[in-house]
Amino acid sequence: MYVGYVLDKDSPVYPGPARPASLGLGPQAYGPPAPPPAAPQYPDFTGYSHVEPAPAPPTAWGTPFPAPKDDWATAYGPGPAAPAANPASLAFGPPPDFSPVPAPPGPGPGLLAQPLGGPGSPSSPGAQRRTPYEWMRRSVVAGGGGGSGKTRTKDKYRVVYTDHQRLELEKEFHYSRYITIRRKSELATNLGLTERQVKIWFQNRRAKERKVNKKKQQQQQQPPQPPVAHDVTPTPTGSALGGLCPSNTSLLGTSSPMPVKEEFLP
DNA sequence: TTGTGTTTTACGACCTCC
DNA sequence: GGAGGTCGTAAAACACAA
Repeated sequence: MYVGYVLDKDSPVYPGPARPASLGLGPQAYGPPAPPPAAPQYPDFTGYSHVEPAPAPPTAWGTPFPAPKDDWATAYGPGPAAPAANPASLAFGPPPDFSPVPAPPGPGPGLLAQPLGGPGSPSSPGAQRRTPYEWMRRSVVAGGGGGSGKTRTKDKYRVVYTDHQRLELEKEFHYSRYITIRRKSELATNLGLTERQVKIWFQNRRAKERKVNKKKQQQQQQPPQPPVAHDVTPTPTGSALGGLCPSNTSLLGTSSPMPVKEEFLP
């Protein structure tokens, strides 16, 4: 546990695939260079469409990031520099291997309407939504907000991250469930978030994954065998690694180079 | 339009490690 | 003691049915 310490030493918890260069952050930060994967690096992200406001400039994500929260500004300094300030060095934007299709002009069978298992096969059992990637369809925030991303009231209760911010975070999460301090800093800078936000996003993301896996596990246990002790998965409180990533035992034992989130599996 | 359920940010409490 | 982990929860944002 406390992988952060381990990860910080550049020893990924999830050995195997090297970080895809497509993350757009350059290989220099990831230790040993990685051979380019032959397969799509994010097969389960094929449905993602980076929907941007049509006239968005190619820099950043079309809109400025929300200003750092006030409390963050006080607690964490002035906040990250605006990504647009140095777009070249940030090199963010749809990664080369990530080929978004232009957003359809109107509602209709969007790109995301193509679930992983093919049309009409939701990847998540409980998913009522039209697409498992429903969040990708959301407009970045009304009000043209174009982008402040800040939604709301009470002075700022929470912001809605942009699609691209989410995408990059998801990609990073795909690479590793636990982000290193260095990567957190890079990601925060590149995405215009605070490190705290990145950290919390990962925490929430892991929680989400645990929740999904728990649900799946319950569903699997239901039909055939009632309470037979078939503990295929390590108990969350069991071994350290099991506790760390109870849902990704495959990561530890599979030959698959790229951990694929189970929730996205067909 | 409204009610309801789900997802997404964000935080606090508590724990462990260095 | 600080940082970061999980767990639980609050509340906004959102989707969808009635």
